[in-house]
Amino acid sequence: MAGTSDVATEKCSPAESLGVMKLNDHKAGMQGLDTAKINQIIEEASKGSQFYQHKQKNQERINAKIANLKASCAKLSEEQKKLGRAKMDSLARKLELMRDLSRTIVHVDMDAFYAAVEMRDCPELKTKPMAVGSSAMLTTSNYHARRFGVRAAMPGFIAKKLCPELVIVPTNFPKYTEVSRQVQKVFADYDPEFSAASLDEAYLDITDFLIARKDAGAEMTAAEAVEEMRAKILESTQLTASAGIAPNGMLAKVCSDKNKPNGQFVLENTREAVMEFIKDLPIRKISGIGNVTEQLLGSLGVGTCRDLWDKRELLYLLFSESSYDYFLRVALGIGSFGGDGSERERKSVSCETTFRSTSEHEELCDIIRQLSNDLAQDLERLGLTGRSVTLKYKTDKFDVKTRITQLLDPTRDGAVIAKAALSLLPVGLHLRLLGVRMSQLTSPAVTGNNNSSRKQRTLDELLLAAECPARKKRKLDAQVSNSLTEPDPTTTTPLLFTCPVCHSWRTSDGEVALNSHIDECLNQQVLYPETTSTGCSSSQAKLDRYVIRRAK
DNA sequence: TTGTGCCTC
DNA sequence: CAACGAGGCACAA
Repeated sequence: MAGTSDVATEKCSPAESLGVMKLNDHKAGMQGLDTAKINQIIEEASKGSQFYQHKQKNQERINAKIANLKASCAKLSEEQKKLGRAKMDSLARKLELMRDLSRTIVHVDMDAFYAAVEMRDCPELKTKPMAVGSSAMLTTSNYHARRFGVRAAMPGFIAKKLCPELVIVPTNFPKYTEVSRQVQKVFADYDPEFSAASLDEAYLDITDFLIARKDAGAEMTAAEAVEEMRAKILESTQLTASAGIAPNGMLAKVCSDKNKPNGQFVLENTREAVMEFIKDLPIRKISGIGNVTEQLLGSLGVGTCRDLWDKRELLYLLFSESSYDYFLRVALGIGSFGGDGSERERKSVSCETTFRSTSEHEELCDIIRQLSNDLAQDLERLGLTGRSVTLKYKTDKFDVKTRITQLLDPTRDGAVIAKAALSLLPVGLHLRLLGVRMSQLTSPAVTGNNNSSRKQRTLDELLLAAECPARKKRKLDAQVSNSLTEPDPTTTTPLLFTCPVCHSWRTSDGEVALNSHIDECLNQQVLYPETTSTGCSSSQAKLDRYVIRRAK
């Protein structure tokens, strides 16, 4: 919700690079507005500012990229295209084999969450256009405000020009966190392992819940279950939620937007239903395709998922492996990972702050020291130390740079972090933002050899157990999958596992050998697809991981 | 490894 | 007057 996604920069001719600031109006509650008038006001308020100039420069870079892409495209021979199409068709067959229609995934999204909470707690606001945030930036707006073009990721002072009577309420994170906890309690009734994507959004797999109901003689449809869940959320929080029900997270997310607010949408678990749904879907609706990707693909004539399929040979020939793999998954309506909110290990911790632009060295040093102390506290709270310190800074022209340095030993000492970060600070620049990040994280609480990933994971589990059982479980799952490619050095017994395709037992004789074995199996499966129908869902999961590794 | 860019909420 | 903050991943050199 609190989107930072840049205001949609719709296609604009290179000649007049105006329109860089255009309103992003393809979200819920924004249909049928006088966008011309709104855009004019936004343009007016932005023109000439450093931010605006930065946006323009950025758009020019994108335009150059597009020109490049088009040039490469024009050079392609028919021969190459034919080959590219064949490659993609082969990949598509593999993906098709892994298509899993056995699960019922739900994406739940609270409606205008922060704004809804504030309206609930202050009824006078209900009839007024209001937004949560500050004059510098809004995180959410209510539906009344959206009629004026006021939306998340818009600076409050511009929103005021669009809607002078707009009430701006400051954010109250502790409150939203508390409400979020209540909502998540309801989620847990339907999937104890649900995965929270943010305070107001989560992915649930209700397959087992539905089976349990049926076994108990109280069968209900997915739609009924989700209606009930949303009613429970309303009851316990007085807030409405929208939901999407689909065979995978990627599609469920799109579906939850369909009948927003206070609605839901079911996509049947059949290939036909999925392909019909995906056909005319604008690619921008898919999580992971943002402003830039939309423009790049748009320049190739790709606007919908069907276009993605029709032009698949171009994707293969012009983009990286992980990109065309992802695009093909989208074109086929097959979920990918990460986009479905699966839990991941934390890789970094950071603090940053924006301030009135200055070039005063001592002032900047003070800010870095402050940030370093804040970061040290966060690390302390999380029970982590780290070995890499990154300094991030943004100039008054909005250019962002990062510099990184390695420490000799992992630390969470604020003074040590500050010293490292200060050494990265360039002199004589006008800056408006500074940030300090710690990465290469390790857990220091293990005495002695603190680099053992085995011990680290164990400790993470202990820490996680305190906060959320579902997360703990997911971590353990991740650990199991890791053992597939990273044999635990502390054990001497060789690991055994079954090939997800042929189900034969294999020893862990290395990732390469394993992958080539699976490749062989898959190729055979493509020739004899009928043999795959027996594959159970757990082998599906392993296959998914296999593809992740290959894509990398 | 270092640094940038894109993307998400 | 005035355009966030935190985090992950891909990619290139």
